[in-house]
Amino acid sequence: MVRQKIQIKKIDNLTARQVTFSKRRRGLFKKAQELSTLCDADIGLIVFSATGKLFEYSSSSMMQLIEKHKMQSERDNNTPEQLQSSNLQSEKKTYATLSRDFVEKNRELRQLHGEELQGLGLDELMKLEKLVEGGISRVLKIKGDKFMREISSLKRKATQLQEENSQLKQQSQARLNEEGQNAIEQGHSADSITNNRSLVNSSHQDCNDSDTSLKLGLAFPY
Amino acid sequence: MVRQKIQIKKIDNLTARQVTFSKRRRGLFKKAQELSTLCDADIGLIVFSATGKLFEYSSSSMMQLIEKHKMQSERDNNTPEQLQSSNLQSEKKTYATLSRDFVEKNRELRQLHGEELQGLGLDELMKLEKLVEGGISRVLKIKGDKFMREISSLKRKATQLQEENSQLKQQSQARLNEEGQNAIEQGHSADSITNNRSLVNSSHQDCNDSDTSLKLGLAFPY
DNA sequence: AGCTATTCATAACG
DNA sequence: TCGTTATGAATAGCT
Repeated sequence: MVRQKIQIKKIDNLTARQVTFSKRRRGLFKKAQELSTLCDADIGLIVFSATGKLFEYSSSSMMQLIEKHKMQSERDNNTPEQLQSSNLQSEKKTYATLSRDFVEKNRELRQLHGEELQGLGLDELMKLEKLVEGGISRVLKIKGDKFMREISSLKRKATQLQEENSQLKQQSQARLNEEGQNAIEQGHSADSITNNRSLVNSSHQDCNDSDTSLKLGLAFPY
Repeated sequence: MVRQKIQIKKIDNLTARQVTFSKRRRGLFKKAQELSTLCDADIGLIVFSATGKLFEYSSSSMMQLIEKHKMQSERDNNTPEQLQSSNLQSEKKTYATLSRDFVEKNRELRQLHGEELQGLGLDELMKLEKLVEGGISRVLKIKGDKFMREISSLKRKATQLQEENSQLKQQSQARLNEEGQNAIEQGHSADSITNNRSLVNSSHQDCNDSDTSLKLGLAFPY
């Protein structure tokens, strides 16, 4: 039983890894629950095993927590850029910057890779590999998040537009019907008020929608 | 310093609670990271303090993880379909597929990286490195392409919808104006006419603003 | 799954 | 918040 201080790196032996996964996972969940109880924190924990199996814990509701998290991070992400300047160029610049960062980071990475390896020892090689790996994962993470955000945003936009579209169509239809009625009944002002109101509302909403969709449409040059 | 076994219940003393929160949170994050490394698990941890401050950790990308989690739980409990057009549903599916592919490929990559390097010679190491490098760039390329295609497609859709919307809006507008004139000519209640016109005008103004200056300030809710 | 010898985390305090 | 230390908790290695 000569227990040793283990290194934090992937456990090679499959069974040992599974056992450790099971034990530590339980420990982790317990600690998460304790923290939530002791300090009145709202905690969500999602664990996918290497085989893809899902384990999760949350002190309240995972869905609510995720929504809360999404709002938080969107606020964090949007606010600084939004305040910085409120025109299209800034958005363009954001994505241009992203692209440039990418290229730059990739180049750095390549350079890192390109160093002469011949003179290095195994240890040094492995250190280098760790370094490179870290760099890559950082870049990938940032890139993935950005893409995801972009896509989420676009999807939201599309949904909004879609909804609004059908609303407008409905109104159009309603208006047509009403007109037919008016022709017969000679119209009442109350009717027209109601209709105008709803149209005003929807067109106002449309302005918001068009803003974002236009902006997003230009975010990336085709 | 007579440390006692503490009870797992909310700590009364505020400062003690804050201190404990800080310490245990760090511990929890550390353990989460260790588990992810040791057992090649994909882990996401979200912690909201009692005061609403957000702390998070994720072994890859929180966003991807949440997407993965969403898919997983959707598979478990039959999803009650939300109101979405068939158009958007197909997009959703594409998106889900994309996400899954992405996660999977990342895992493959990690596994490739995780091979034991200790026993290899310099030459073999370099070959491996080349291999990994090639694998990464392939994955990156495919991933990037997919994302770009996805985004382009969504943008096209948004533009289309946008145009359709504008047309519908114009029609409504024209229709409204027409009706207003009719109302005047037919000598109906002056109040309702005035009201209608001002409402229409202001909303029209809004739309013009947004069209010309893009009114980016409203793109995101404050 | 259990069982310890160890390492690790952390409560209490400065 | 940070550091220290005594102590309780978690867990690596075995069975």
